[in-house]
Order: sequence, then structure tokens, then C-alpha cells
Amino acid sequence: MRKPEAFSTINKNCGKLRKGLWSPEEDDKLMNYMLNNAQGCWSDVARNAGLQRCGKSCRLRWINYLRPDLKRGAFSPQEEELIIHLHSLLGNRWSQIAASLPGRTDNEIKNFWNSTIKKRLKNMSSTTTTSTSTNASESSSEPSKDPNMGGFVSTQHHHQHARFVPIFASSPSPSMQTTVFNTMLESLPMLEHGPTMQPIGEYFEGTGPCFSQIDNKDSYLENGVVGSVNIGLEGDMFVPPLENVSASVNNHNNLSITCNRETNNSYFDDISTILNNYNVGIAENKAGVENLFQEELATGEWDFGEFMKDISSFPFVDFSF
DNA sequence: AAACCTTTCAACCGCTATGGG
DNA sequence: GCCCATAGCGGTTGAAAGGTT
Repeated sequence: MRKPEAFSTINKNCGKLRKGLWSPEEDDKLMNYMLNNAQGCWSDVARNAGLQRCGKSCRLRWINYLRPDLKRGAFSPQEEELIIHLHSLLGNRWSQIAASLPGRTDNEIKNFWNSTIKKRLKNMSSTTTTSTSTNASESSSEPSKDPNMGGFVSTQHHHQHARFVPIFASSPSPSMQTTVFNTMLESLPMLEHGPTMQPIGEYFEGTGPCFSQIDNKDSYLENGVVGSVNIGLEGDMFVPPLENVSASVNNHNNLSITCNRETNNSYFDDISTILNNYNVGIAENKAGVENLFQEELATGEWDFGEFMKDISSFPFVDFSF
């Protein structure tokens, strides 16, 4: 893209160092050095490799271009689908998305998203908006999943919305409640924002902002007070359905975590399956969750270790904590 | 053929997190 | 606790390539 010759010198961060596109000679120097002596900090690498570059520039060049394990070429449809799915879960956390795509860099994925996927989704969004514009109430309702968009959704089947409710009626210990609560919440995006409502994007075109909210999480962890979060995913095109996660303690001092999302979301389907395998109660309720916390839906022993062992194999979710 | 516009993507910038002194 | 260096991240820029008029 940029001419290798068209470099400048900068003095802000890197002193009088070369800037701009890398020449083949520079690439050779860095590659040879990294393959033979990859140690020390990046400023040492730059110096020892004989490069008039700052360490930061060397690091970026290596990570994004020279690394031997990089996969070059176009994204496969599978990779594209995975990126869309992960973005629906993680938002613009490119490095986390890249961690699930071996050989791809965060920069590459970010560029691909901004130049290709975003545009495509926007086009599909405008198409969908046009096709549903005759029904104002529908266009402002919670959208449902369009299988062609890998986790993104249209507004056309919002009535299929379902709730997913695991209920642990065997009174897990407070520390386990804390662990489970954090595990479930951390598997979903936008939860670190704290108690303040934060707009994170436009919810469908013209229907107002999405908010990320978690209230009283710390209070819950300390005192058993209910915490909840409402999540809309970031983006300037229409966004996936609002996710809702809430935690509660019922009359029997049992922890309940409620997630609602689309019925055909494989992520939640898989969680349901796994929780069932460990004899943890599951409820799906298309009408709502209002009364579920008062119900004793199931009981069972909570084997958190086994649960984590299985759930950690999910390809799309990082459950490490 | 040339001018103009759009897309792509490598590289930079600014910021935050982390660790050592 | 403060300062500094470094690593890492996400947003942005801008030049080349490609497409259109």
C-alpha cells in the first residue's frame, strides 16, 4: 500500500526512526533476528536486528505480517461465520476474536469486519427494514435470528423468543454462587461496565440506543442482592437481540441465573444440554420468566468442576477466570 | 485514456494494563 | 505509592489498488 520509500522520521515516541511501510530488507532483518534470537524486549529486538525502527513498530510487523504461523489469503466462509458469531458475543474485542481463529490477527479481523462484514450486514439490515416497514410495531420489536447472518437477526420472528433458565436448587455455597455468577456473566459481553447505564450502539435503525447495565453485582456478591444486566451489542447497523441475564436468590436461598436469548441460538442450547447432563434444572419459557424464581423446577447436585470441564470446550466462549 | 471514487489493509496513534525499581 | 518502560489493544489514517464514469 504505502511506498516503502515514503517513510518519515518521527521523534515523539521512537526518536529519529524510520516510519511507514516496511521494505523487504527490513522484513528480512526482523525475520532473521526473530527466528534466531527471539528474546528480550522489542526495543532490544529493533536495536539488535539493526533496524531503524521503534520496538513497537517491530512488534506490529512481526505479529501482523511476518509471524510464520500466519494464515494468508481470504477468509473462508467458516471463518466468516465464526467472526460474526464471536462479534455478536464479544463486540469489538478483536484480540479475543482472533484467539479463536488460528493464523489470523486481530488487525486482519478488524479490517475484514469493517470493510466487508459490516457493510454486508448493513445492506441486509436496510433490506430487512424495508421489508418490515409496513409494521411499525414489528420493526421496533426484539428481532430474532436470521440463520444467514450467523447470529445476527432480523425482526421478522420475534415471537419465537424464548428464555433459558438454569436453576440450582441444591444451595451451592456462597463462594460457588460467586463463581457461577461470575462465570455466567463473564461469558457474555459488556459486563464489565459497572453499575452505570452505558449506551453501546443503536438498537435497530431508529429505535433508540442499546444499553449495557449491570446493577448491584458487587452488592449481590456480597449480600445476595439481585443483580441484572441488559445487553445490546455494539454496532451502527442493527444489532442482535438484547440479551438479558439476571441472578436471584429464591425463598430457599438458592441461586438462579436467567438468560434469555433466541431459541435457536446454539450457544444457549448447548449450555442447556450441558446443565441437563449435570442434573441442574433447566426451564425454557416462551412467555416470560417472571414467576420462575419462585418455582422449584429441579434439584440436583452441582458439580462445578465437571461443568467447567465440559463448558470450557465451547468453541465460541472463553470461560477461563 | 484519464479523472474520479471506493475499497482494502498495513501501519500508526493514543490509551490502558502490567511489572519492576 | 509513584514513576517509568514495555506490551497489548482498539480506533484511525492514508496510500495503493481496483472500479466506475
